Amino acid sequence: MKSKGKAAKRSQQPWSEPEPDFQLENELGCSEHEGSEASLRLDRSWRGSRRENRGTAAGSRRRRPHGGTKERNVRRLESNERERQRMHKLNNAFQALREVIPHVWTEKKLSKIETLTLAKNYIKALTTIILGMSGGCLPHGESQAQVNASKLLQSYRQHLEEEGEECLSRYLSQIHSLSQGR
DNA sequence: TAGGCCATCTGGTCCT
DNA sequence: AGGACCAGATGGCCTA
Repeated sequence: MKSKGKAAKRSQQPWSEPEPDFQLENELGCSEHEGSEASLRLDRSWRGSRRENRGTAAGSRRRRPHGGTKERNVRRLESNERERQRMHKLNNAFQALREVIPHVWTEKKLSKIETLTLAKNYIKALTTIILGMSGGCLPHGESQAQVNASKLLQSYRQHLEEEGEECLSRYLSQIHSLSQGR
C-alpha cells in the first residue's frame, strides 16, 4: 500500500498531547488557526448543509464525553484503521467491477468515476438487450453469441450517442470485434 | 503550474 | 456503546 505523507503527519499531530485550552477552543468552534485557509473553509461550510438538515442540534458541535487523552487517542487510531479497511474493501469492489465491464485495456487503469459510468452504460445496454429478447425471436443462421454481440454493439452505440461521451467510443471497437466473432 | 485523482484523517450521524 | 457510514479537508502524485 502506498503510504501517503499526509497520513503519516496527521496520525501524529492532532493527538500529541493537545493542550487543554486548545482542545476546548476547538470544541467551541474558534480555532487557533483563525484566518487560515482551513479555518475559513470550515467556517463557511462546517458540514452545515448536510448536518443541519438532519434535525439535530442545527450545526452546533456537540461536545462528546470523552475519557483521557490517551484513551481518546487509541479510539481514534482504531477508528482510522477501520476506516482504512473499509476504503480498501471499497477499492477492491471497484477493482472487481473494472474487471467485469468491457473496455479497452490500457496501461492506465480506469478511474473510479470512469468505472461507474461504464458500468452504468453496460447495465443499460444489457437491460436493453434483455428487454428486446423477451419480445423477439432469433433470426435463422446466426449463433446466439453473434446475435447477442450485435445487439450489444447496437445498444452500446445508442447509449454512447445519448451520453455524448467521447471517451467511451473506443469501446465500440472492442464490442465490434466481439460481434465479428473474434 | 494547474487540475484531476487518490488515500487518509476526522468528526458527526446512523444503525445494530 | 461501538462500529459503519458519510462527506469535508488536506496533501501527495501524476500528467497535460
